[in-house]
Amino acid sequence: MPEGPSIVILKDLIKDLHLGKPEILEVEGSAKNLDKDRLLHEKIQDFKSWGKHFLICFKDFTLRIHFMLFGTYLINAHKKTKLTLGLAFKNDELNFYTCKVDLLEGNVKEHYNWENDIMAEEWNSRAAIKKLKEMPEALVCDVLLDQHIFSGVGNIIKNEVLYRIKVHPLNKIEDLPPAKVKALVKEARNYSFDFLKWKKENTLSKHWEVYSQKECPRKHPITKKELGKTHRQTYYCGKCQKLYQQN
DNA sequence: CGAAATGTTTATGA
DNA sequence: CTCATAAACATTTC
Repeated sequence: MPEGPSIVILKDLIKDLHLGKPEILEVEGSAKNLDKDRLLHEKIQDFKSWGKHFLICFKDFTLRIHFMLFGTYLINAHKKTKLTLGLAFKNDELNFYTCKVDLLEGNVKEHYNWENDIMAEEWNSRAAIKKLKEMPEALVCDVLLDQHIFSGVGNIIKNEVLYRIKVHPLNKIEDLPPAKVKALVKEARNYSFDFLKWKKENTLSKHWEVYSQKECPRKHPITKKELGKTHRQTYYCGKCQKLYQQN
């Protein structure tokens, strides 16, 4: 659920309900610091996503929902797990579980820059390249998870992008040929849209080339290791993915 | 049943 | 004070 494309799917599902600007008739849930009175009878102006954040926008504030690792939601359905936030409208309800809810004051545009959102129309690849050049020592397996550069990219996207561009996860940005830096940025967005398409078709895991795999498409063995300062599981092919400088 | 997993924040210590 | 590391949180799947 938690990577950027999955949040876009949630947003699209809600748009498909054609709610318009629904009034909140009921608020439930255990989210801490949740001011239920503030939400009651307010009208939702818009549903947005930014990276892994799902945003419910009101006139003067925005609810931010972050699903972390285990978060889920149900639309017009519910389950036994403790409800974190439930919103009921005239004919529909949205239920969010195991997520973090925050209230952002003021206009949502003051809080987010959509140039960094890997799924947004406003995505700015040149800005991403510029930020990468400012961190020459950083490892490629870490920068892909940096939400200030690639908001929405998670561990699956990280691993698949690096295999697609045949770059070893332990390369430093400064050691990559400029064409590979460009390819990194381009594929981060490309793969995210493939992720979106495959996730909608329910075929995402069938398309994994390295993530959670034993061998790569060329039948080489996959290495699985916790790498970088993020210490996330990294799956890569030592034969297909090049390490440009060793030290 | 134990382990691991699409993630981030907070606490702790050097 | 800042950085690196550890711990914390919560649920489903294999």
